[in-house]
Amino acid sequence: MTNIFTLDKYRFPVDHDQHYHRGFMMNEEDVAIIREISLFSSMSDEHFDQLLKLSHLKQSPPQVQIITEGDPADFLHIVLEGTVEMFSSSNDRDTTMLVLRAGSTFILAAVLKDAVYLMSARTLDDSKILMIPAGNVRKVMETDPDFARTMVTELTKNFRGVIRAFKERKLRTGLERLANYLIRMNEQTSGRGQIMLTENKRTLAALLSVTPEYLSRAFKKLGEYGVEVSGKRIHLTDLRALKRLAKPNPLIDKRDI
Amino acid sequence: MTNIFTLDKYRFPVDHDQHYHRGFMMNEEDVAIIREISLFSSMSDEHFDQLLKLSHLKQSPPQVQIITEGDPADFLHIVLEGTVEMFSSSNDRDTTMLVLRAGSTFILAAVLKDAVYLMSARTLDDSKILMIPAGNVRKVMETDPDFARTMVTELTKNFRGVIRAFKERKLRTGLERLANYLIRMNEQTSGRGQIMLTENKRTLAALLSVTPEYLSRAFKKLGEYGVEVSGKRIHLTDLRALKRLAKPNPLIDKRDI
DNA sequence: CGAGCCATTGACAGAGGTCAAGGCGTGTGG
DNA sequence: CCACACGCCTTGACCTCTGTCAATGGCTCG
Repeated sequence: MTNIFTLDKYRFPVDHDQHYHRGFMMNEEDVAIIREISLFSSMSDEHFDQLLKLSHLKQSPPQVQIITEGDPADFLHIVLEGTVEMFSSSNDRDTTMLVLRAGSTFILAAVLKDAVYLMSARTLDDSKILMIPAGNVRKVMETDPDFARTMVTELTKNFRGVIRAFKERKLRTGLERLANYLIRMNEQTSGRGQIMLTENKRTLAALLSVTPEYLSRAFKKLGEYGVEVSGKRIHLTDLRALKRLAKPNPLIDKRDI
Repeated sequence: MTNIFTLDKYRFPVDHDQHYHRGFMMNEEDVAIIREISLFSSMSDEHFDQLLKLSHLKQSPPQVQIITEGDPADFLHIVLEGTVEMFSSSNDRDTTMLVLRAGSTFILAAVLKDAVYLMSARTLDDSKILMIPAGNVRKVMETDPDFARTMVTELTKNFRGVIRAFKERKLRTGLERLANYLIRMNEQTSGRGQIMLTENKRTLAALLSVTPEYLSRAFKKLGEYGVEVSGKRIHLTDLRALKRLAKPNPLIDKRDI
């Protein structure tokens, strides 16, 4: 199938702060990849076209701030690669709200409401982010009920994700959050107790919403529950004991119900 | 204007647990009031009719549990009168997530996703709650784009409400949350520092997500910032000092941006 | 080999919960 | 009209979770 998209439609007009990120025109390969994302895969070429007009890709190294709370929501953001931390500040405190991976959209609610961002975002890894002008999203939603449904589904998913994060923060201690994280990792890799951490411990600490120091102590404490740590390699030698501590709960841990 | 609705359409078929609440048929007056809620005021009679079919009103005294997390989302709930606390439990802890007043919908996300509730709800005051079968909501959304938009707006609003609550919990201490609450109350009543608490302190504690004991101590501590308490009557004698402590932040405190 | 980042460890402090006891007000029954 | 009970709020003592600050150890990379 030939690619029907001419590249100049997807050029970003201005790259506001070149010091901190690089805005890219998309090449054919990028566009093809984006076309396949489930959010867009079922829409017509015409609407896809309309949506991506003046969209752009942002490629950022770690620790680059992408959006700032309080700014108007110009773009819908979609993480294509890497890791993005949603955080929030007030009264010179700073707290991680969520950590997002490839496939996640963020600040959809602000885009739909045409309001300001309530959270800031920064990269934690090298990341590639697709930015779609907020107006395009709203316009295509008006004319394409199917896309509107997709967006609502996405918003709903994000909503429930936030609820889950909120619950986990309020109902579990940092130690328990770590224990549950390890249990989830173990199930995903279906390994029999052998885990390789996919992120460095700083990122993991943010993900669990604790300080690196606290995380370090938590790992040590989990030694009492059969968790052996050496660098990024973790060995769970007593899953039963760990679960007794963690008390996993599908209403918090299962991401898709 | 004559009321076009015949009452028997709005009868609830089964009242599952009569011990804890009373399910009511709606009378003409109820229906008329509901018709005026902004969520429904602009829709056609036909769709309104379709929506409310088999809906019912639930009238509950304080401390009655209305929904339980993990149950399938059968009904969209709308608070018509009173106060509802959304809470969540795990591992025999129990935490307040949100407190809702008249006009709020809840568990819209679960209804749209046709999934289970992620939070439980209980009344804090005598409350009147409208329950609309989840299927009706989804059906009318399919055929009435305007209503669909209204629901999306509502979901968006709720989403941002949760983000705000989450932020407030993570970025402010209990003392600061109380201080900001008093400042907000003062602005709403536009009184010059004279506030009358609208809820008892137990409810207020839940709303601020602290224990009653903590709240009591927090009030005492606010004495240092010019807050004088006698029962439900509060006097703010040094708003400047209170604000210096509270550091109000529109991205947390303003409910409608 | 040194610079620097990351992780660990120790000492400490503060926020906020728990438990138990006591005070205050209000409504009901004698 | 008084007394008592019950619910709510307050107060004190205490403890745990978690953050902060500072020092150190280890690893990587130029």
